[in-house]
Amino acid sequence: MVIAGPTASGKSALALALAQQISGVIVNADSAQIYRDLRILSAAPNEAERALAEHRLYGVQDGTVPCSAAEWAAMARREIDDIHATGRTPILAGGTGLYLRTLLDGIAPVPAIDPEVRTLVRDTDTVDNYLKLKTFDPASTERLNCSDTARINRALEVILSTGRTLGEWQAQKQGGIADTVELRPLILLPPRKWLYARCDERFARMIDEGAVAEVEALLARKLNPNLPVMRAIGVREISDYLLGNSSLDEAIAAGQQATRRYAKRQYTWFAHQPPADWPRFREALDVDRLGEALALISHIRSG
RNA sequence: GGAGAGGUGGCCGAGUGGUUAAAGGCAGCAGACUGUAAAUCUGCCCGCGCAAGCGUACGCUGGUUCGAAUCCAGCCCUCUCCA
Repeated sequence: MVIAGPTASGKSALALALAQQISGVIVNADSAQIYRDLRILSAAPNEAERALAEHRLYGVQDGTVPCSAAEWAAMARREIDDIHATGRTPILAGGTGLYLRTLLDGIAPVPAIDPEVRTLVRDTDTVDNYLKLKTFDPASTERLNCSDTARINRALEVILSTGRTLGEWQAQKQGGIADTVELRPLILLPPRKWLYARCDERFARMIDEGAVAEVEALLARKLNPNLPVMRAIGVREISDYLLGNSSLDEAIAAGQQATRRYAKRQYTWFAHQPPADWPRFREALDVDRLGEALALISHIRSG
């Protein structure tokens, strides 16, 4: 089973309800909830929630080690196999579309990038990287916008490290499990107004639950600011407050704003990227309507 | 009551006679997405229209001018300072 949707759309409550109903095991499909440093800021399930159903891949990684889509997919495959082996049902819940896609459809089998190449590329200005990419992999530069830092870096590190272009690698995809499992997906696409209100509430709640202390602890580790944990929503905003560059109210407002923008990006992804036949639940998923959404899951592809 | 400063598109904020439907930012809307994806990037954004275009717009009312957000007059409002 897969439950996906934007942040604050009610995925975890739904996953929990479903897990209890069918005694399933919830598997995290969110790139930030993987890190144990971000329990509060990533809205990972707390003790009470974890007591209600088994959860996997939450807080399993240290912030110093960046995860990737393929690494997550490999971990998720193992968990899914393991859960199946015990006769139970895995319930993937999360909002990282690329992770889910990688797990289900597979991904190009690009080998690990030479760390030196990676460092070199990431320490170089995007304009220079773009020009360099133009000589080694002109096809990519045609496809990419010249200011698309992340993708330019990726394309460049792949050609420099592996000797083949990203396009060549991407001609093949490996590791997808979509064909080997019986999938029952549900995408949550709630009304924008409701979603944004929940984003605001959610960030305010995080502050009440100790998000400031969590960021304080994170800052104390003095990690590389480019690590995923340091770029999670709220880290920068709360850091600004801790460093005296903003008031707490300003930090909260900024965090809420960032949450809303993120939710919009996810909404766009889940509205268009997954297969058209995946059911979409477009209502506000209030607690008393969980059943309505669950019904949507079991009615489809019930083999 | 006196002295200053100012009123610009949802907000902030440039702009001091034409090339200005009016920079830029924010918010909003839409979209892309193959290994750090809670990342990265793109488009739209006064109204109507597919478009050419038309119509409204820079507090209000008049005026100067071929032409005004920009100059002048009066009025209204806001802020700071002095009483």
